[in-house]
Amino acid sequence: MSRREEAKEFNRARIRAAAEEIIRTEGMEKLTMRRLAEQADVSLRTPYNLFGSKTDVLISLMEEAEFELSPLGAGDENLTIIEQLLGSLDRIEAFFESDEEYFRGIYASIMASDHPEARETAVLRSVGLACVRLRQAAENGELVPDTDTDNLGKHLAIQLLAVLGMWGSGFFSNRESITQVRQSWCAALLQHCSETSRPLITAAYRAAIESKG
Amino acid sequence: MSRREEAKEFNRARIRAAAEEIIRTEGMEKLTMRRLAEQADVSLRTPYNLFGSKTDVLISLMEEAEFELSPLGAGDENLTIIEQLLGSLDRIEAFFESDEEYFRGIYASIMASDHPEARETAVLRSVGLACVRLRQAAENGELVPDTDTDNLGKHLAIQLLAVLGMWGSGFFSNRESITQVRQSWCAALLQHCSETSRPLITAAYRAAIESKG
DNA sequence: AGCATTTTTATAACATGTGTCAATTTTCTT
DNA sequence: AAGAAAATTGACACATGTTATAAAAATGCT
Repeated sequence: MSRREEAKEFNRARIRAAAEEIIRTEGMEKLTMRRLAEQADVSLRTPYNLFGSKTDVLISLMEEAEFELSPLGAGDENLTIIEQLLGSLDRIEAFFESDEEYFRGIYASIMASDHPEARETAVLRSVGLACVRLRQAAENGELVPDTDTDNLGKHLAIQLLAVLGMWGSGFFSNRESITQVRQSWCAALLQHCSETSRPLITAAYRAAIESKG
Repeated sequence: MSRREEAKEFNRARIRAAAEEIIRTEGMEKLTMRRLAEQADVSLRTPYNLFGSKTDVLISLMEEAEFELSPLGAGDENLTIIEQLLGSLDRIEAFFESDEEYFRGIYASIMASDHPEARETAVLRSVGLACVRLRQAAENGELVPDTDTDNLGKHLAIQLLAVLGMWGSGFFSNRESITQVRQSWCAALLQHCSETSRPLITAAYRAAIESKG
């Protein structure tokens, strides 16, 4: 990395750190570009040069925290794909739980911005991940053979992102959001699962419903 | 209505009409409060006096168009409750379809605004409507007796609003959004329906999936 | 070292939603 | 008709995201 790129990366890091500091100590409302520039000790223009927009700064904060819905992609290999998928919701919940106010503020701000690319890339990425997982599940015999895995994957991903959108707007708690997703995922999967995986999903569905009371 | 109230109502109507005119002819981006005041031939302050905020003007436009998710509440009485519920999605779709660009712009703008009350009242209203309908369905024997209708109603309403939120952000077409909702509604209902209503819902689910191709 | 290129800075500006405040117009009450 | 109350207006102000412009600084290249 050239010295120029190094300096830019250093400044980017400084700006991210400043943004996080402001959000944590003063709250999201206080994160203005002028305040951010001051805290990061750069000029007002620099965040625009290095990120593009305020929304891009926030997206960068999310990425730094390694939140890319990547939990959808990984899991304990001893479990079935469907178990891993349902388990990924726990990981997403834990991620948000680890720092609820912070992430909710950022997420809400990104989603409310008029930069639709942000939402669009999130949708595409998670749809892609979900489709891959479902194809694997189908190959594993966890789904009925004629399942349209692309459709189902898309459906599941959309359920997730749609509910997360509402989570961001503050209407639901972490747990309640994830429970909603779990309920809809189970219901959808139950339409396409093979008999071997049905008991597991049924149990998860029941658990989701009961955890609401 | 006193003359004072009459005048206010007249001005409100004028402002709504001006807003609609601007949105239709110049697009949502051009709808600024200054432009609106000019078009309505009132002062910049008046829309604030009469509506409260820009978001409130937009909400008023939606209400004027009689979009309050009220389709959830009504339906052909010759049909079962579940048929009516599924049919209400057609009406919502038709409503948006009737003037897609116009309503999408307004909806997106309302949802993206930092007036969370807007989203909150929408959620509460539709949750309430859905719960009422499901209670009726349960009484009708369309659902299994031990169904938690409040939970299921809330779930359905959230599915609808969450997907509509994504619709507003432009990612889906009208049809695709409603199809997503239909798919998740059917899947959820199939977990709780009685045997008499099952064939109908199964058919609706199949239709939803196939209409995606 | 010296010149060219890229970045950052400083300062100002712009558009927008929203608020203030006094003056003015309209409506209500009597 | 006259005074009181309410609504509208106009001019201005403020905070914010964003952009423009030119000067200054840092870096790359020879």
